[in-house]
Amino acid sequence: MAFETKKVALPDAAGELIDRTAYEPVYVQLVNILRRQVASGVLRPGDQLPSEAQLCRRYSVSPMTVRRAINILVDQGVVTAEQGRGTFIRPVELGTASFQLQRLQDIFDDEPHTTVRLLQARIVAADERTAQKLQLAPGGRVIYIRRLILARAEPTLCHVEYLVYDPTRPVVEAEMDVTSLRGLFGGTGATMMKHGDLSVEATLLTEEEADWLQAARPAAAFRIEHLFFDFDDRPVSWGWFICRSDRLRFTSHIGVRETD
Amino acid sequence: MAFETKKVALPDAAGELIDRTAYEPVYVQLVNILRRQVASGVLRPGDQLPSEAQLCRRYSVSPMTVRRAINILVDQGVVTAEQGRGTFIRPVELGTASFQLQRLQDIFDDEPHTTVRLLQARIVAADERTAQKLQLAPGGRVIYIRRLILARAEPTLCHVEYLVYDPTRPVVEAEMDVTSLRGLFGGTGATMMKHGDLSVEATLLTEEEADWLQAARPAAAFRIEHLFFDFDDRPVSWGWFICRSDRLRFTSHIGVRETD
DNA sequence: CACTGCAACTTCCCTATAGAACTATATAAG
DNA sequence: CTTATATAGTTCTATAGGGAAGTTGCAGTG
Repeated sequence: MAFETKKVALPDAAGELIDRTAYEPVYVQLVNILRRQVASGVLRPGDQLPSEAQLCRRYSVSPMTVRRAINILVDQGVVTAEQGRGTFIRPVELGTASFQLQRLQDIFDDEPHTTVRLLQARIVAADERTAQKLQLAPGGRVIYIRRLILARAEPTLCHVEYLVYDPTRPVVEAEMDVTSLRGLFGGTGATMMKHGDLSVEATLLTEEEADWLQAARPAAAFRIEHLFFDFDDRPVSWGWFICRSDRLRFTSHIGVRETD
Repeated sequence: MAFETKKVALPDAAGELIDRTAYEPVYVQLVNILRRQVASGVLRPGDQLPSEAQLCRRYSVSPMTVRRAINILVDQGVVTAEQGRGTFIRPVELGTASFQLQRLQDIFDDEPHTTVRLLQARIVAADERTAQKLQLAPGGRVIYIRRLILARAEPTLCHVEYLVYDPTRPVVEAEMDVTSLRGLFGGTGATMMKHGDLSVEATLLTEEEADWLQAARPAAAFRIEHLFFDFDDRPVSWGWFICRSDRLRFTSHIGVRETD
C-alpha cells in the first residue's frame, strides 16, 4: 500500500516505456508519451523538455527517432525548439484556434440524407460585381444557379452561384449536375479546380432566404463566400452559401489533448 | 531562340536543382520545388510523384532527406502516400479550409491602437446556465464582467465573461486587470489556462450591443463563445465575444500556393 | 571590474544503411 | 481458367554517426 501511494504521487517519475512489440511505431509512442505529460499537467507552459540526448537514454531510442518525435510536436504546436537553448512547452494561445469547413463538406458527402433542390438556373448577363469577380467583360454571360440543400429533410443551406459560361470548359458540364452538387464539392474532391478563396461573415437573412430556410425573421446566418479558379488560374465560380447558424456550428479546441 | 522555346515548353523538365550553399535547408528546398510543381499545374491531382529512390537520384540527396520532405507535404495536405503503391497529389477539398482566430488575437496584441473600456464588473449569483457551464452549485458566486474593445478608436468587440469567484485561484487576479485584457488573451499567451473550447455562431445584436457597437439595427454579428479550464481541468471562465462582421472577417484559402 | 576566449551543452542538418511491410505484376502449377 | 508463388517496386521504420550553428557559463586575462 505504501507503494501504491508512491505511484500516485509520482505518476510519471515511474515513467512509461517504449513497447517494442506494439503496432504503434516508436516515434509515435514517444510523441504520445510527451503529449500525455503536457495534457496531464506534468509539463507546463514554459517548462523545458529533457534534451534530446537525455530522451535517447531515457527511452533507449536513437537520436533520429527522438528528433522525429520532437519535430512532430513542433508542428503540432505543442512545443517550440530554440537552437542552442532547448525545447520548451508552448503556452496556449487564443489565436491558434482553427475552424474547419469539414462539417459543411460532411453535408454534401452524406449522400443518402442530403438532397438538393434546384430553385433557379439560367443564363444571364453578369452585373458589375459579378463581372469583376469572374474577370469578365461587362455584360459577359454567366450561369446563375440557386439551390436549396436539405439535410435529413431539414432545409439547411441556400446556395447562390455564378459560373462563367464557356462551353469549351469541362467544368461547366460537371457543375451542371445540379441535383447532386458533387461537381465542385462532393465525394473525393474537386478535381477541376486548382485553388479557391473563402470567407465567412455574419449576415441578415433576406425575406426570400428566410422563407426557404423556414426561419423566423429577422434572423442571423452565416454567409460563406467562395471564389474558385481552374488550372489556368482563371475564375470559374463565384457565389455564397447562406446557412442558419443553428444548423451548422463551428467549434474548436485549444490546448493539448492526449490524442490528437 | 530555339532553346528559349524549348525551355518554355518544358519548364520543369529542365528542372531545378538543390543549392547546397543556400541558407535554406535541403529538405525545405525540396518541399518548395515540389510545391511549385503542384502550384504551377505541372503536377495535378491524382498524379503520382516520382518514387523516393528516383527523387534521391534526381536531386542527389539521401533517402532520409527525401522522406522528410515528403512527410511535410503529407501533413500539409498536398499529397497522400500509400504504402506499396506510391505518393499522389491530393485533390482540393472544400472541407480542408480552416479559419484562424489569429485576427482576433491580433487586436489584443496591437497594444497601442487597442483600448478596453470596462462597462460592468460585479459579483453576482450564477444563474442556471452559468452554474452549469462553470460546474458550480446553483447560486454560486461568479464575477460578471462586460467590456467594450476599441480597435483604433472604433468600437469592435463586446465581451461578456463569467469568472468563478474563488480568491484562492491566482487566475482571478490576473484576469481582473480588466483594462488590458492581457490576463487571458494577450501577449505571450495565457499561461494560466490549460485548455479551452470555442464555438462561433451568427446572431442578432441586442439593442444594447447595437448601441455600444454603433450599428444600425437589426444587425447580424459573430458570437464567439469560450469556456476555459485551469490546470486541474476545472472551468474558470465562460463568456462570449460579440463582433460586427465587417470589423473582423475570417478568410481562408484552399489549394496549393507556392509558399505556405 | 570588464572583457575575452574557451568548453560544454543544446538543437539542427544530412548522410548512409538495413530491414519490414505492403502492392502490383508476372510466372508457374494445378 | 484459376490459383498459388515469386519478384520487383513502393513506402515506412529505425539505427549510427558526423558535423554545423547557436547559447550559456566559467575561467583567465587585461
